[in-house]
Amino acid sequence: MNFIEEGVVKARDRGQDIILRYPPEPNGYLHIGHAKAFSITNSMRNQYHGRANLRFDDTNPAKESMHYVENIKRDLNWLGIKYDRVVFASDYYEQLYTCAVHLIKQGLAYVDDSTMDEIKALRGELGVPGKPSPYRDRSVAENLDLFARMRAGEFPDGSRVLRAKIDMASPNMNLRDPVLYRINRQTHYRTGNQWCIYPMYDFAHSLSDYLEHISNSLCSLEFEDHRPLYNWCIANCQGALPNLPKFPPEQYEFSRLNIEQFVMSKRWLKKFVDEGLVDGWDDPRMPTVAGMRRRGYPATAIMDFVQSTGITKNVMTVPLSALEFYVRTELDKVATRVSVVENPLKVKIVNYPADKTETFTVDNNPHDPAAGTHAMTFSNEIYLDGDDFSDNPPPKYKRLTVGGVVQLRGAYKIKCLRKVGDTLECEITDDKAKGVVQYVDARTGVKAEIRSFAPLLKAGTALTEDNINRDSLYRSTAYVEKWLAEQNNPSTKYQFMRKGYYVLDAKDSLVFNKTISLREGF
RNA sequence: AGGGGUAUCGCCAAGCGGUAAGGCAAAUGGCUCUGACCCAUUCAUCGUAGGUUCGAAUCCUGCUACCCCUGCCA
Repeated sequence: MNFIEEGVVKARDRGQDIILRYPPEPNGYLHIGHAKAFSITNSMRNQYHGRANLRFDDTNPAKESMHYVENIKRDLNWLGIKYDRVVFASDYYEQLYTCAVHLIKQGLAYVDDSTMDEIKALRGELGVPGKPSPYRDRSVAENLDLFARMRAGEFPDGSRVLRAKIDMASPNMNLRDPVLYRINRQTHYRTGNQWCIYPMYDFAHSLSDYLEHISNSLCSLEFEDHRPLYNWCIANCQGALPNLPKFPPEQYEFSRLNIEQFVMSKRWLKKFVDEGLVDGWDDPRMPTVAGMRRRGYPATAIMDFVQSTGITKNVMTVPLSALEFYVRTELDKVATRVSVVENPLKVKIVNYPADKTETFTVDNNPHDPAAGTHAMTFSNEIYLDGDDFSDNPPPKYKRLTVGGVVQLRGAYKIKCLRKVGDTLECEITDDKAKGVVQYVDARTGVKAEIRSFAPLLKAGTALTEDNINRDSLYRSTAYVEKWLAEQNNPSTKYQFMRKGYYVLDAKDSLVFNKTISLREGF
């Protein structure tokens, strides 16, 4: 049992209902890091028969929109993350305002007329205590009046803020009179122009949890320093509103998921999108849930993966191979197999009649007979993939060499007699084959475009056109079975024989997105 | 007067005083009309220095390293 679960058990044993929450801000798409965080909450909800609210933390109208709300819901549903209610921080603006007034009346909050720079200057630095604002000791009456007028729109944006009166000398910067409300005339995607003051995260989040009777508030490590403020807001707003729960919510923090070569910062992902370096939030190179979906990663694979990573406070960076393991395992169960050659190498079968063709039947998925079969054409002219032949084979090479024998998948064994120019001359044989190789009939195979995806750059790398690998979303020509061309089901997963996994791009019926390779360099 | 966290195999991670689980990766071998899958085997004395104890990854002390915090973002 990990510390998160212990917290849930503790709440349960003290008689609380287990109520959790997923708190995305609708300012972008969900990425796999969110999937990990939310899966922890999801599994606690399921395991302890609790409830979970999907709460959009929408307190910064400049960045948020309904478009994001909808896509976050869609991704959550696709992943199978369950929630019982959909709520919005913006539903609580009135109650939050009441709580702020409650703090002012207790002398625990004040209106500050300082500029942003003045506030910053007085806040002090790490290891250096801050100094009180000249406005810190205003009377309750004056604060009440000023705050009401802030709400009424009497003051320009940024001219005043409401601050908590805590401790300007606290070693915890979050406690040096944090801003609770700012004036910001932005049209909110839900409340429109009804408000010109908006609550800050710490104030809104803690009290939203409290209002919703949240038992355990699970979040990531960077909020550890915020916990004292979280608790301060709740403790000082007891009695501010009716029907507040007996037990306050408790915040628990765990470490975030990092994956090698993945940028997991929403700010950067947004930058990629805004600057057109990627197609959009669902670009297959993006570590977003939508991008991975388009890339052909099954939802179950993503969930299995995030659950396989630990729930600890350790800084973690998981290798991409760990994610791929789950994708591969899942796709291996469900993927339809099909033959593809990416770099066609022409083969002539010298002892096969030029005017003859045959049709062979091949399983769509050897692990699943119910997946059916498909037909493959064979004639005296076929293509092999360039990687399946070597003039200079390394030790233990199992594919074709001059003089060697391989099994053509579903068809004959062939022996390579010689290489003439760019063409291999082979004959059908009964000799023992070294390995199995895929092929495509040269006359009926069809060309298709293949896209290869480059992983995103490593976190912390400077953003340039070069290192985002825009051009590595390259296209090459491949020959696939004609059968595949006849399929027009964008939702189907395909496994190209021994070349890796691919998924049909819904945008273009003959563009294939290479997702992962079964083996590096193969 | 800085504070808050974290340190167990290349990467995740169990372990909570009784003699280091498991997964990924890697390697070797077997099987195979996917070099896949599957099967078998191999792979750590626990950041460091001391201390307590019959016995410590687990307790104590001192070091060291790394992460987070100085938005009117969340």
